[in-house]
Amino acid sequence: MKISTKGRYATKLMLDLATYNTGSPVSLKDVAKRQDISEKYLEQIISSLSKAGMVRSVRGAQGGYLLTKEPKEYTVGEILEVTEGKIATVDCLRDDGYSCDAKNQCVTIRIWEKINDAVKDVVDNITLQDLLDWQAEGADQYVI
Amino acid sequence: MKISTKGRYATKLMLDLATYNTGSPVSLKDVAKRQDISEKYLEQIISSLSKAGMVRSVRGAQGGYLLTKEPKEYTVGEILEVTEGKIATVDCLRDDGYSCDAKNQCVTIRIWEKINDAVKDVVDNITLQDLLDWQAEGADQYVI
DNA sequence: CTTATTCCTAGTTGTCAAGTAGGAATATAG
DNA sequence: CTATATTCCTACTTGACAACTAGGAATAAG
Repeated sequence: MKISTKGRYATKLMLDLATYNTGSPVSLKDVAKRQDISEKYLEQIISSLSKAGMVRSVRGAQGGYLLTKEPKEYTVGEILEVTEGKIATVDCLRDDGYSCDAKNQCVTIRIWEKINDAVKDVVDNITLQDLLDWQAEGADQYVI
Repeated sequence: MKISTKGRYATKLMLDLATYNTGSPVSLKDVAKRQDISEKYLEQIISSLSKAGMVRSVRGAQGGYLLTKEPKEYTVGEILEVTEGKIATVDCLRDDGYSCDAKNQCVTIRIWEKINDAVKDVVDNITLQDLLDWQAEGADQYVI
């Protein structure tokens, strides 16, 4: 089980916007350079975030993107959900139509439910502000 | 993020072996029928489990597979690790050589670490015996 | 000897992640 | 008003990998 680059890049992207959250728009070019991610790919990723209303765009020269809320109001869970879709470890947990016909006889599903809950509990309780704080604390203590 | 069929089938397979753990070998044919999984695919899956010493095989007619330990001694975590490989949500967490060069400046990695820990905490604390117990309790209470 | 099984290796097929590519629309600066 | 910087949109590409399928060799039971 993996979290794709899309979700991870989206998180880095949002953190970058939060870090450079001065009031004037931040261009993807800059984000791309700082985070070392293809600008074209970032365009696609931010498109989802923009459609979800999580960022606001300013077109044209000197344009870019801005957060629409305070960093503390974004959870990592939201960001991942918008970019990766529902975080379900297995299909039978999806609530979008598909469902396993043996759901009621299947004991193993309880494992996947527990995993899901545990993951959700983590990502729904980390905000962009937390990431900013961690950054401020200095990453030095996490060097290996 | 997903858990592949391999890991899920392996879990079902092991649970089936635990359920029919009478002392005489259980054939994949029977497991395949009961769990509605391709027998050929099960062969591949159990091969990993067998190489890891988690099951013992008996060849020839009336052959099959047997657990080598008590159900309570198998964790779901082990089963998944053997069949899916290390459960790392992102590559930079793998401890097998590959590592992200920006590990020390990367704040987001702490998110993936926390997710990983949470998942591990779940799967390492569910044993086959737990699954047997859940089965015994009756799945009825989980019907939707 | 026949049949039931595990064991082993090699395909196959489709899907999806992870981008790349190209250009249209829009705004700013000079 | 023109050149430039940016977002916006859609389509394409490429490689990897999940999820099997296929075929047959080895082994044991009856």
